[in-house]
Amino acid sequence: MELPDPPWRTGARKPVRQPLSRDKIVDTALGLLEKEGIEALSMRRVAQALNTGPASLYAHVRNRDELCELMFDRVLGDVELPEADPARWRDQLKELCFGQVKAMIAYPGIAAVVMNAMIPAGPNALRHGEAMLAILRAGGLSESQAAWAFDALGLYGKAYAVEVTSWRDGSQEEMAERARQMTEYVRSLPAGTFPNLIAIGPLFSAQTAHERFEFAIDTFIAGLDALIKA
Amino acid sequence: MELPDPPWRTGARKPVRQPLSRDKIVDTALGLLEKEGIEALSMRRVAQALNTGPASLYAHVRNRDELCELMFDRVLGDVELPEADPARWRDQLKELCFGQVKAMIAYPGIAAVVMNAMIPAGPNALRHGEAMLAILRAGGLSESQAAWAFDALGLYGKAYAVEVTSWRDGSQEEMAERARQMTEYVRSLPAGTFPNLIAIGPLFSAQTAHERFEFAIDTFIAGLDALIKA
DNA sequence: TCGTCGAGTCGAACACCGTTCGTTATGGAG
DNA sequence: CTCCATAACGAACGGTGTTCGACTCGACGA
Repeated sequence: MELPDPPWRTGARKPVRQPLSRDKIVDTALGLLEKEGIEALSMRRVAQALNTGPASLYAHVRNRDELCELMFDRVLGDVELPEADPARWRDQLKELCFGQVKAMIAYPGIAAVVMNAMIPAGPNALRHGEAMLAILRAGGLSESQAAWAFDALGLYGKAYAVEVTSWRDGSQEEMAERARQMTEYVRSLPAGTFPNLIAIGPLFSAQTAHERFEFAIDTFIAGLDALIKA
Repeated sequence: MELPDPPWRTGARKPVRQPLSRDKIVDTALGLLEKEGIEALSMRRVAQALNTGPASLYAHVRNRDELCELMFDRVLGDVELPEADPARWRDQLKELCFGQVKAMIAYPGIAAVVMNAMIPAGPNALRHGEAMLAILRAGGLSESQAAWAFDALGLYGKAYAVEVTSWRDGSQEEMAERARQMTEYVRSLPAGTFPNLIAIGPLFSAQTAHERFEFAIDTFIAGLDALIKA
């Protein structure tokens, strides 16, 4: 006959320590970001998802910023990098920009987080830098021109990803409401106060996002072209 | 002969409640931002600077985000807006972009904060929007072209302001160290791994910031030009 | 085999955050 | 003078990133 467990026995031993790893942490954090957005990206939430405490993460990542950088670099790894071809530099540049932005958009908030980070310096970030510079150089830009173009495209791409992501996520209703109020307000002013804003207001929506991005990249490439031909 | 105050006397009465106002809060917050940067921009710090508690701020601003928006709009008020002139649209556009960025740079962190905000909709933001659109339209762009150009320039300007600000503030040593490590790392790799990164690495510094910005704006304007002539 | 060491895991606690709730104070209107 | 609405305020809530110190575990050397 089995006796019931005596009360001084504390029950099942705590399960064996779960070994963590940097990859595991990054994976988990990216999963959270993808599913729940930037608000879910706290050390506690990540740790919780890994069935541990936030302090455990610090054995593998220096701090939250480093976690974000690692995540960003992982995200960049999803992008295919073209081999620079002088005959196709325009398309390749465009392709690369589109790829970067697409990858960022897949993870709401990553662009915003990385915007404030240090120079991206992970392996994939370096590859991206090299690939873009190679394309720009293949197109005939000087070293400094390529460097500045690289900087501008990177900045704009991230900013655009931030914008698109904010149009898309949970605050969409809020943004629509703000847009509506703005329209109302602007229209309520004396005629002729903001005629251009009134005219273009309806053009801005999540549906025109890609068009905006493409326009910007095409325009910039046209400008680089003019530079090369001068 | 004056007697010392007896211990049951509690000293000076608590000063009369200080009336706050939205302007006062915004002024104080901007002062903090200018002097100490984004880390100082908490409701508690602002309230402290006003000799009150954070709860008092909520009678005047809805939340921290609204405070940031109000601050941004104030900052935009520092910029002179040109009256669109078709003969000078290029210079005017440049001038406006420069003005916006200059204003943002004066307040470390404002660009980053506003990057994540809703559509800027304060009075000055609206004036800016109208002014830029008017210039773009004066240059001969269609409505949608002007709208997209406006969007791109706004995004890039903010992103650039974030970049410049981060090169400038307290984390400068950190960034220099990161750049140094990167250079070291990249050079340590087999020759030919990242030749372009190695070549352009030394070009990036706080000293070349304005050049980068000017290049980007000039290039974009050249692209718009090509569009108009087509 | 045993003991030591270094690295990883973990809980508690620190210092901070934005915001809400309920109370108090104040000024203006009747 | 009284009442009411609004602003100011303290306490507290629920959260954040991070550190500190204790504990665990596996590898290595004696």
